[in-house]
Amino acid sequence: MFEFNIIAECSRTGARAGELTTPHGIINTPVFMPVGTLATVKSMSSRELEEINSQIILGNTYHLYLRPGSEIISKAGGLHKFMNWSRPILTDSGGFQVFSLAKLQKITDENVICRSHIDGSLLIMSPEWSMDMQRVLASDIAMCFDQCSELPATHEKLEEALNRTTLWAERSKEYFLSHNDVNNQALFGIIQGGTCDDLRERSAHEIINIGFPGYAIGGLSVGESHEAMYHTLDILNNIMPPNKPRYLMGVGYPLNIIEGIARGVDMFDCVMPTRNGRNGTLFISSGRVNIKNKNNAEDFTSLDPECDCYTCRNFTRAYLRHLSMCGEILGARLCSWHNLRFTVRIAEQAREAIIAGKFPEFLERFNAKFHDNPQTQN
RNA sequence: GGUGGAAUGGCCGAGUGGUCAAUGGCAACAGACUGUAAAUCUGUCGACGGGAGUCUACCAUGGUUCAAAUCCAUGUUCCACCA
Repeated sequence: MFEFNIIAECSRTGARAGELTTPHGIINTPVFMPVGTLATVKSMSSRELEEINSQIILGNTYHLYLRPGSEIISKAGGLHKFMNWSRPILTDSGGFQVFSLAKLQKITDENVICRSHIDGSLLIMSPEWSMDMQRVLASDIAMCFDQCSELPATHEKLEEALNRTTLWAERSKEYFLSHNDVNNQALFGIIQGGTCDDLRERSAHEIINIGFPGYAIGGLSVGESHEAMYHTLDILNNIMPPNKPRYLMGVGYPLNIIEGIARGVDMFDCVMPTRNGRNGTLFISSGRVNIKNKNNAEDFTSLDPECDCYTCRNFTRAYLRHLSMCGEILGARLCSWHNLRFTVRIAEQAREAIIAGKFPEFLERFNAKFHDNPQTQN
């Protein structure tokens, strides 16, 4: 049921185009996966997600465990049916919440004792708990329960998280193999190690030795510089098995995606398109736009004439600014809609370029056009 | 006509002699956001100056006082109640 085939490779960079077969369909890589933490990509319906060509979306173990809970998801017949999404789903293990909800918990090798961010009630997260929950969610791709460190961090702290991640990867896999539906769900391993070369290498070797159908790079985009991120990707690009999908977790900034693809990454996910969209920062081919800025008040042009999304084809910047200024739901929707399509399309365009043998040119063109500073573009 | 009350920075609204260029909130302006505790958070928000600071400000005018958004007088406008 799971297969990954590389159909084209860039001769000058690490970029590759592939096909990842899952129970709910084939995913063309590179791919950007919108995040749907609570069984919804915030403000977007499944029909709209299909329209922007989302091939796969994420769900979150921790959040769905708290609400609506495993029983209801189970009764619904799994996450696909519950949210009426028929394409592939990847579930995050709850590992990231060990990081993002760090103040609410106590971590040991055995497990994570955590307080619910909703009502403060106690819950215990562990690799086994995560596999159980992801089995109920019935995602196509499950993730190992890991520990993500914030950066900057000391070598010692990173090593501790790395060791625990390896330990938990072993337990995740062992439990997964004996409890989950291995014909309909794949378990990916997660490499940690921050931005320390030696730790990254060690973590990669340890996780790869355990053996998974796909490997994720965790612990990046958590405070390090872009250069440090790229350097770590370069190192991993030389270690990770070429015939397995590689997933850079939590990355969605357009330049990071492009540079990630150039370093052999096949899959990305990020809340950035939706969160930034709701907050008024939009990504377009020339860079970033803060749609709430006054200079958009009387701008009756399209947000991005080069974009094929519903928002850009039908509404003006002035209207988007108006909706965003007023806090209107439609503003959040249209802005998320555009950002999602824009981000999904980056991966699509990269794929086309890789297949056409023109990825380096695409990379160069994108970098030349996309300005980092929101002030510098129109 | 009578009696009582109120007028504060774009708006609402604290403040009742010095610690007040004046709490808050909103609006506005800008920034942040990367496996979602986020339709959130942060900063700025009288003028000039890099800053120390200077100036102009709490309806108007006049006064009391070393010192007034705060006290007094008069006026203006608004509100409530009574006729």
